Amino acid sequence: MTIPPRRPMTLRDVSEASGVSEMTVSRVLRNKGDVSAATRAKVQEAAKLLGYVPNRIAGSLASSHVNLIAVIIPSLKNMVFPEVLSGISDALDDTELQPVFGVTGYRPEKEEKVLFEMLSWRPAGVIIAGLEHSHASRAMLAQAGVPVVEVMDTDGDPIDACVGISHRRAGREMAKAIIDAGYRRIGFLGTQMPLDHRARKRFEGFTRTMAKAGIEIEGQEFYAGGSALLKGREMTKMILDRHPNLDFLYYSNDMIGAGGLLYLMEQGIDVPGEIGMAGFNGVELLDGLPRKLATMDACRREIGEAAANIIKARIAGTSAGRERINMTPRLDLGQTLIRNGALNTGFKDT
Amino acid sequence: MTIPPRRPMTLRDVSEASGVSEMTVSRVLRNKGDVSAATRAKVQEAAKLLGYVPNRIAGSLASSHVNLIAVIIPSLKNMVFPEVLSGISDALDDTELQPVFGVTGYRPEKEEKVLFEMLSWRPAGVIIAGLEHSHASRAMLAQAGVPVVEVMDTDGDPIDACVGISHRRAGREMAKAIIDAGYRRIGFLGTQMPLDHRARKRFEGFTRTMAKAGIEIEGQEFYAGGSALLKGREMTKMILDRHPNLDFLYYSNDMIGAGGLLYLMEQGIDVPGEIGMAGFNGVELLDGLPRKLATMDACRREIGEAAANIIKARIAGTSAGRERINMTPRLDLGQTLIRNGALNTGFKDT
DNA sequence: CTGAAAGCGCTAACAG
DNA sequence: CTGTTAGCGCTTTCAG
Repeated sequence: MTIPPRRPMTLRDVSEASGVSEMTVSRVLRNKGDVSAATRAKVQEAAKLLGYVPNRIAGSLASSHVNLIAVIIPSLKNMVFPEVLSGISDALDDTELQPVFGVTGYRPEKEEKVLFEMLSWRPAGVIIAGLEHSHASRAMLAQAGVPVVEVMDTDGDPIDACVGISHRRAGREMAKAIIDAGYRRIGFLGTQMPLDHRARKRFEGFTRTMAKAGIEIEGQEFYAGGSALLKGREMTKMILDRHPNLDFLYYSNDMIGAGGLLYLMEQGIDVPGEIGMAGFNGVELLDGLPRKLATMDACRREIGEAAANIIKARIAGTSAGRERINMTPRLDLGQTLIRNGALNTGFKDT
Repeated sequence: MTIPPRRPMTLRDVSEASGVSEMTVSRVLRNKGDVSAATRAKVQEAAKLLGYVPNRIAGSLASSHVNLIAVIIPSLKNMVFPEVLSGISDALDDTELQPVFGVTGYRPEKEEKVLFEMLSWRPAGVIIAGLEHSHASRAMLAQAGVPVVEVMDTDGDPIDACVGISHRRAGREMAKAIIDAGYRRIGFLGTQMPLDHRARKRFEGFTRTMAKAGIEIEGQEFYAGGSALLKGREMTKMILDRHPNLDFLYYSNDMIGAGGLLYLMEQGIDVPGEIGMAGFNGVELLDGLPRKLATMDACRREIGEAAANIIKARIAGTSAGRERINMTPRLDLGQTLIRNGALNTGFKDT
C-alpha cells in the first residue's frame, strides 16, 4: 500500500471535511468576522483533525498584510547583536510579528543583497543596524513604504526612525572621566574593524576630547579574531612593553578589557593607582571580575526593545513616524577608573 | 504638488517601462530561460531605474518555492544559540536561503505556537533545537513535508535528521575523567532550568557514571539569572561553606566555572591540587583565564553549519534524508583537572 | 526567443 | 451569519 504524495493541505480540504464554505472556514481560522458557535466548532475540529496549517503566503498575497519584521545586523559573533535580537524578540513576543534576520558581515555589498532579499518579502518593518548604508541600500529603505528603524547609533542622518546611543558622545564622556580622574598618558586597545562605524565614532569622540585637553593618545594596539580575553592580555602586554609610561588603558570592548585587567593584576600592577582602565559595553560578565572594570553601557537590549516597539506602534497606527530615541550610555566607573588625589581639570565638554 | 500614494511596484510597471512583456521581464529578473541580450539589458535598466524589488510572496505562491529556513531555538540569552545561528547563517551564506528565527523561551506551548507560525510560511526546511517536543509539535514537523533537522542533542528519537552531541555521553566522559584523575568528593553547580533537557541529560550521564564508581554527588547548587561570572563566585563560596571537603567542582557552564575559578584562586586554594574544576561548552573566553578551565566543547558552530548543510543537500536533492550526525564533544582537561599522583581506577564506561 | 492564458491558496468586498 | 466573485503579483505551461 503506497501513500499518495500528499498534496499540501488547503482551506478547501478543511472546507470539505467540515461542510462549511472556504470563506467561512477562513473566517474561523482567523477569528475574523462573526461565525456561529456551531459552525466555528465544526471548522475547528476539522482543522485540528487534519492538522491544517494555513498558507500565509497565499494569505499575505491576498490581504497584503505580512507579519514579518526584517532584522539586519552585521554579525552574530559579537555578543552585542544577539542581545539586540533578544530585545527585539522579547518585545515582539506578544504580537503576531516574526523576526527574520540577515547578517551582513559588516560588508556594504552584502548588506545590499540581504536587504533586497528581505524587502522582497514585503516585511511589515525593517530594523537595521547602523546609519551608514550604500546609496542603493538607502534608496531601497526609503522606498520600502514600511517603517525603518536604524539601531545602535544616533550619530548621523536616519532614513526614518532611529534608536541608539551616540557613540561619539560615549567616547567623549569616557575621555572626560579619564581626564577628570587625572590620567594623562593614555593607550587605546581596539579591534581591527575599519567598517565598524560605531567603534570608529567612539574612538573619534575619545581622541577629540583628549586633544581638546591637550592630550595625545600615546599608544594603540589592534587585534582581529581569537579569544578576546586572551587577546586582551596579549595586547596589554604589548602596549606596555612599547609604552611603559602609560597610566591609562581604554579598551574598545569589555572582554579585552577583562583580559587586560587579569593580566595587570597578575603582574602586580596597581589598578587603578598605577594604571587605570576602562572598557565598553557593560557586559554583566564584568560583575564577577576581581575588580569591576569601568565601562559604558550601550543599552543593547533596550535598543532592541525600543526598536520593536516603534514598529509595533507604527503598525498599530499609534505613531506618526520619524521617532528618534537617543539613549544615554551609562558610565560606570567601576573600580578601575578612580585615582587618589585626582586633579579636577575643570575640563568641560558639551 | 502632492505625490500620489505610491502603489507598491509590480512586474507590470517594469514591463511598461521597458516595453517588454511581464513574462519576459520575469525571466530576466530570475535569470531563467533564454532572453536576448538586448531585451535583457532593456529590462535590467528599467528595473534598476525604478528600483524594482520583486514580490516574493507572489512569486512563492506561484512557484511554490520558498527560500526561508525556519530556525527555532529556546533563547538568545545563552551564547550557545547565537553561535549555532551564526553557523547556520554562515553556511547559508552562499545560498538564496534566508533564516527566519523564533524563540521559545524553553516553553513547549510557545514552541508549538512559533512552529505553527513558521510552518505557515511553508519554509524550505526547519532547524529546531532539541529532541523533546509536544505531541502537536512533532505532528506538525512530521507532516510539514520539508527537511527537519533537530540540533544540539542526539539522545533521543529524531523526527527526521539530527545533528548534535550526546549530552549523556558528555556527562559520562567528564565523570570518567574526574574519577580517573582521582577526585572523589564531587560538587555540582548548575542552572535552575527544569526544561533544559540537555543540561539534564549531562547531569544524568554524570551522576550515573559516578554512581557506578560508587561515588555520590555530595553537594549541589543552582542559580537562575544574573551575571554568570558573579553567580559562579557566589555559588562556589556557598557550596564550599556547606561542604568544605569537596575536592572537585563540576559546573554546568564555563562562565560560572570561570567565576568559581577566580574565586578559588583569590582564596588561595590550590587548583587543581586541592580542588579540581570543570565546566562545559568550550567558550573561547576561557583561554584568557589565569588557569585554563577543563571543559567539553559542545561544537555549536559546527552543529549549525552541519544542520544548514543538510538542508542544502536535501533541497539540492543530494541526500536521501534521515541524516544522523553525532559529533564528538571534545574533552579538554585544561589546567584544572589534573591531579598529581592520580590513581588509575581502572574504571570503564562504554 | 517571446507572449497569452491560467492559476497558486487565500481574503476583500459584496450579496444574500 | 454565510456564500460568491474577483483578484493579490507572480510563474507555469503552452503556443507561437
